[in-house]
Amino acid sequence: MSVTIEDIAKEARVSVATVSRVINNSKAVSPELKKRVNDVIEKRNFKPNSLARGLIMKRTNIIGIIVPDISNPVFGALTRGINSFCQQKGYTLMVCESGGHQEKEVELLGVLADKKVDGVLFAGVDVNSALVEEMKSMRYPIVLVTQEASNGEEVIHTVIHDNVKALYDAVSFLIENGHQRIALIGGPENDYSSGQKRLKGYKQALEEQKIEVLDSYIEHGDFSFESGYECMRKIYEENSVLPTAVMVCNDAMAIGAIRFLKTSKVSVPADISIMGFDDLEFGRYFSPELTTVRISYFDEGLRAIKTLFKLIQEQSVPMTQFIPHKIIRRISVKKI
Amino acid sequence: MSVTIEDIAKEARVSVATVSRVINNSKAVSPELKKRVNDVIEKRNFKPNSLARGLIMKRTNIIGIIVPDISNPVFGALTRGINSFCQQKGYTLMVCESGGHQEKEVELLGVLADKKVDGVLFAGVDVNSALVEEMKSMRYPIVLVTQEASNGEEVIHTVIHDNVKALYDAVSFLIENGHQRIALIGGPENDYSSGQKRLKGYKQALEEQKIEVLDSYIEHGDFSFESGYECMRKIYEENSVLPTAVMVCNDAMAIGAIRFLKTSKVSVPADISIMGFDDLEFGRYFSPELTTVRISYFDEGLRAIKTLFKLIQEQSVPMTQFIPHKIIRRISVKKI
DNA sequence: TTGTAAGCGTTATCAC
DNA sequence: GTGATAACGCTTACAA
Repeated sequence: MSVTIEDIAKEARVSVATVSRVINNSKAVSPELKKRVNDVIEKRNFKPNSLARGLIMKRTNIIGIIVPDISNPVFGALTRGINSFCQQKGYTLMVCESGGHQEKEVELLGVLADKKVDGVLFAGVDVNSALVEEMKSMRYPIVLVTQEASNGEEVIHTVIHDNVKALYDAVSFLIENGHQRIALIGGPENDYSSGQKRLKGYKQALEEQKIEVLDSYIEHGDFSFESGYECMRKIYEENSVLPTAVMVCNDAMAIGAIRFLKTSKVSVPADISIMGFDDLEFGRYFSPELTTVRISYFDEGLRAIKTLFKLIQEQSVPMTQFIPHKIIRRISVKKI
Repeated sequence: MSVTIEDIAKEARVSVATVSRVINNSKAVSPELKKRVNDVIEKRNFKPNSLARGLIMKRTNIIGIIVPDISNPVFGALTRGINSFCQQKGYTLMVCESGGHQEKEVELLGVLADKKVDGVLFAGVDVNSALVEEMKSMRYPIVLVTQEASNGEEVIHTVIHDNVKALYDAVSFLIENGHQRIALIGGPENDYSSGQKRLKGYKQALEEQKIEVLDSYIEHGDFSFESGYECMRKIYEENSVLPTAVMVCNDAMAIGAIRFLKTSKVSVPADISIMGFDDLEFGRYFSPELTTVRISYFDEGLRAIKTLFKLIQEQSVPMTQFIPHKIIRRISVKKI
């Protein structure tokens, strides 16, 4: 078996309480004993059992995170941001994947409760009332990241980029560049923050400029390359008057859309401009280089975990925090 | 506080032992009591404390994984494969990032020991003797995935794709397509499996066909887009006779290399063919569509976690297992 | 300052 | 079949 605090106590000829005090610096211990204990600890390479410790302290130094899919670069970057802070603070990260299914999300919330995590970061698709209730019933703090609750109530702390504003800015940018016929390839309709909110920003920008919003210019994909291709095809085939620009709600779909246009001998950006969202690394190496909206998911994760730590320490934090976005001008959008 | 086994016992008017038996199905309990206990458990929504359980059972149902960078799609896919199996088996995954630094890797091995994980999956860069020793000293089973130990000893179980053979096959494919002047953009020289082994496969294929291996045709990148660009630039500038094909050791660098060639008005594949490695999704949407070597990292992760489970259950498994690779023919390689 | 002993919430070993 | 009770390895009153 592993070496225990008792072994250390015996070998250092002190009580287990003293060893514990030395480990935790919890109470004064005479320098002499302290050294004796530390020497033995070093020598035997003793590490306190974190289960026993967690059992009594009700703190495990484990943070849970729930994401739809860890192989998605967006959630990868998010997780990396989170992990960077956790490691520095001596915490470890338990990663759970929900596939974006609400049932699974609820289940995972329970799994993490079982594991006695100190807090949870939650990235989902649609945080509706049922899910919010579920979250409120958990006895660990939760921070929503990447999306807000869809019931309009601000009861769970949230770190997010402003999707409405981001799309508004992006579409306004297209308008400033002379575009009037602007189509949208958006996210799933049931995706509150990345679907509905972005759609809202798109409409806002158009309406503000008195540009008509055309249903035939709006398609909903699922953020995959394939769906970008498919949505672009529909817009292309179902409109006799083509848009001069397409706002695509993530880079992967933007690449898919461009792929379709290339196949159809439509030149980007000469004939149609394409704007993406996220600013994944490959967009810079794509041809044409992708104009996009940069979201730093690393920073978003970082802010979220910092917020969670404050919550764990029972400090007060604003209910909602926004991460800035930035228009990245490259080649795929042309001024007309 | 949370409801405990004792609360359940009281409410069901039985002993804690009986409740425990019901929970674990460990010993026969009369149907009558069983029902009474289960009803109370249901009603109070009781979940046994996994820390207390872990403390006594010496099993936590937690698996650790150490990867260089979780935002790298390769490790993302790997992790997803692992997680898919873990979830199904009621295990959770603790994800640690090493940045590929050996010191950090050793530290994380210790962190996971602290957390009493039941086993660890390790994806690193150079698993040398020191690291192997460290691993052997851990009291949980470890499976190397994505790379083998670099000291030649097969003492840690390993799940990997055959890098030598994969490169051999890829370069042979180029040769079959008429290429003789084949350059290589490889991985870091200190990366045993993905660097040295792939280089070896490249050389083997050339030598077998009596094609001279030219130093000026070999560059080492770090698997990033940028380094692919940079390596391609060097090859382009430092050779008066250009290669007709470049074997690039991952897709990201391949895209970077193509980017450089485009910038230099060299057409791919008309002037130079480019072959990638990994088969990340975007390669299919890139233009020209990327010819590459497909590795299913999802499957690799899956096989690795299955192996680890066998080890945990003390079943015997082969020391090294190979995951198949496959040449994916697309546009970026031309027959000449 | 130090030690003794009572938990923390389980499982497992005994008796009955 | 069922129930006390002793672990598991630690922290923390409470005493000394």
